[in-house]
Amino acid sequence: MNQVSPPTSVEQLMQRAEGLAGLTLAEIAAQLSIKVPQDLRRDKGWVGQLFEAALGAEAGSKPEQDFLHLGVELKSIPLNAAGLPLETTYVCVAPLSDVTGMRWEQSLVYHKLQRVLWIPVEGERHIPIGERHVGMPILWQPNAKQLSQLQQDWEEIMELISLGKVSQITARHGEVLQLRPKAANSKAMTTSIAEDGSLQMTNPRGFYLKTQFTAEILRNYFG
DNA sequence: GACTGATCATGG
DNA sequence: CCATGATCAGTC
Repeated sequence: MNQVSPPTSVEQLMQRAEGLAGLTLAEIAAQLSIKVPQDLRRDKGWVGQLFEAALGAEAGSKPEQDFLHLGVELKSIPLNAAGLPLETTYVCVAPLSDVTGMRWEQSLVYHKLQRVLWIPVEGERHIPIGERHVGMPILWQPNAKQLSQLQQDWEEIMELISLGKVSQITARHGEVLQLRPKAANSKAMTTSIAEDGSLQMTNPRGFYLKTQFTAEILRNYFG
């Protein structure tokens, strides 16, 4: 497959991203000699990985921004015909133990969302994967209000975790940020804080951005 | 139709 | 197991 070198500047990254706009996923995949799956049931991260390859993101699963040297995180965002997000957006795993003294400014959520390159893509299931079109990219930085909403939700959720109430947290907690299972399946287990302060085993969780929040981000750019 | 809990693939 | 990339799919 054709290798794309890491972008050396944000401007170069944006030019590459803008070059994808209007193309179909099949066209992008062909340039990289990547095979297009029939559906995403067994390839849920395929679109995101295609964009990583097309833009020169480093492969790997480090808990960092995709373009660490540029301070940019890459996210694909599936939209319906009305231009609204079809799915929540995964941000990162949530720490469920060793959370004492953790502050918002040092959290993984804060760092990953410092600057995000959103790439919209048609996501309705009736459209074959290869025929889905890519939209214009958005380089987003949270404004003061968004930052405050994120911090408030993060602090509320982290407090519940620190109090050993992780099992009581549902996706309804949080206005813009939610905590949900993030694992291979419901049998996966990790260590979390119990109500008596000891440690217990729980299903791993991740932070996700709610669709209304990402819809607002898109609206601020596209009207 | 939206939402929440569950799930799939891959690499270290 | 953990972390990346996310979407699936049953229920509300």
